[in-house]
Amino acid sequence: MRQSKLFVPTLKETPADATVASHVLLLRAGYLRPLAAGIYSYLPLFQRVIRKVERIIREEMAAIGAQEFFLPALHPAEIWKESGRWEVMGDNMFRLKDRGGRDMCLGMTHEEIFTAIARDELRSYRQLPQVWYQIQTKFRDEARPKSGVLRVRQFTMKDAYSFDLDQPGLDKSFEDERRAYCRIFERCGLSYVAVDAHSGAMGGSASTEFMVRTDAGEDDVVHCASCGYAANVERGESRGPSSAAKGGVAGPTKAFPTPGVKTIEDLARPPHGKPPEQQLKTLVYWADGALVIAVVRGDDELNEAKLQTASGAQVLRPAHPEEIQAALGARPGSLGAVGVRAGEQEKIRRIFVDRTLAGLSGMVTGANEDGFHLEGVDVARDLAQGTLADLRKARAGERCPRCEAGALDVYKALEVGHIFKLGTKYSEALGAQVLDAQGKEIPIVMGSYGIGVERIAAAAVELHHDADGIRWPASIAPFHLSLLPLQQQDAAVAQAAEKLYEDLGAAGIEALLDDRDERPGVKFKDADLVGLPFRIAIGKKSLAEGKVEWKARGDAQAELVPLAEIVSKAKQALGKAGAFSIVG
RNA sequence: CGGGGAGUGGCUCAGCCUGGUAGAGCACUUGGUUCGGGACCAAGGGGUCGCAGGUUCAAAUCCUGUCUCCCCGACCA
Repeated sequence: MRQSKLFVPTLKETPADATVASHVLLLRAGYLRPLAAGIYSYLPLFQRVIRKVERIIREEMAAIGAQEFFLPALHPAEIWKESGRWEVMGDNMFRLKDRGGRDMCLGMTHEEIFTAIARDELRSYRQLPQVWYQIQTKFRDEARPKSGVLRVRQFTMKDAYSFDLDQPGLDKSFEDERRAYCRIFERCGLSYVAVDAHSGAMGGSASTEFMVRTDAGEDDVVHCASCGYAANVERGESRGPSSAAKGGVAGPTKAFPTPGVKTIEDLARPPHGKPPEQQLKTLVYWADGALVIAVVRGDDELNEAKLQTASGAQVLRPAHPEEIQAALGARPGSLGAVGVRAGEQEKIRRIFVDRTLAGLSGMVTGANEDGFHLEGVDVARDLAQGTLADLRKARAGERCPRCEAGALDVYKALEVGHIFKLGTKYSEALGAQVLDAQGKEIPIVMGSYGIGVERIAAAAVELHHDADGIRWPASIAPFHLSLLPLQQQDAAVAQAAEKLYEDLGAAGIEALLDDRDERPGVKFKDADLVGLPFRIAIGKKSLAEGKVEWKARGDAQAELVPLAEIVSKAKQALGKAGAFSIVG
């Protein structure tokens, strides 16, 4: 491609409202332009990157026998109502009505649609397993789009679905997919970690997320360097707080006045002086229409995902102050679970107590009367109606739940892929069944596997860039190398560049020929910004000696290479860098 | 949804407090000189100051409302 014909609107200055590296650089280097919050136009360079990522994905999907579909983005409400997710998805779903007033939505994911096809078409166990996928635009009305293309409202996803007869079949499909994901991320130049994850609104029994470590990410990963244990903090466990709980003196519970005390910190200060480790934090949640209580230690944070798992709730949110007041008779700040009855007929459905609290006594908690707290609380005695569960958020420095030695590290990461063992949740909801070998009708066992295409590209930029611009992995760079005639007006230079451009093309190398009549400095700057993995510069001085300059994007020094050898050198370097497709 | 910030030429921003006919740098056009790390000189083109009301002789500037964007949080396969 000739740069004079390619639309690459580079920016000298950093756009004011971009903060993360990938956002800044993709805008500056002429890959992206915003249309609205979380909605971007992909300019020619970005489109090429996306195509390359998709190609790698297609190759790896083909390698595990997956078949590509293309499904509608516009869905009728009925199918989402069948699975129950018309409600579950809430405000995150873009909804609209057609001219006849029928409810429609834009697809956020495609379990329902693929499952409907399976239901309508799959009849026999002989047709299984099937692995179906598509690469489609997804729509999610994110509450807060941010960080350029990292969190958006319209994006491209590869989503695959497996249909198996039984659990062992699903296990195999899941493992195939997991390995394909590893190859995809490796080929795209991403270092990543596969972690245990929370399944959230997807449901299902197990899920693994693929995370790229970067401060631009929005998830926290709990990781043990000793044994490799890794989990999303939503799921992450630990052997408990590093500071021991400070139980007070055992004895009967006793109320004491605490006027004005609203927080754990208030109660820790004089005149009360109850350290957070000795306090019980009581939180009330609304879970599928009922209220539940979660109790964690005063210095711990409740992990909502864990509460969701423990309670089995589909929809979970903090209860409103009015709801809390009506149920417990006090406002947040003076809440406690002691003496609260739980059950189907009660105002509180269930009480969950973090398992690290088991056996503690002499604790302090709210008295369910504004301005009063209780001391001398014995968890086993006074919270016996509660269910012990892992509820607390694991923290850095705590001991690894899996190995004896390790201490946990917590870091920011970006989710680039997520694979789920769905089981029969969707096949049962939508009635997707087949006859097994005994002629019995059984629900299909499903898995679902997603990859964010733009996120792969953006993650690559987050991981590979410097002060001058992007440093694309060769496999997904929009072109293989920049070809820079430094003096476009010099006939010898221009001709040599043209000849080399043709030779490179004939060798299967994608060169971006900067044939613009620009000064060398401009070409160097733009080339660094755009970030192709290699650069060939043709200057008149070295050309007179029959040489051109070769440089990898990250190298400090260029190397002079005889013109006759440059094509084979380029081919070799690109091959080594993984620029060429396996099947290509 | 809560908190904070910002909307002035394509981009980055000044002007607003203290109202008086809209500016700079970059980018763009033309001519000239340049030509190995975002050149220089000269001459140009381009802006309903987000939008709608209001106050005033007069509003980018003051007031009210509203929209949009960004950041933090809540939320989120």
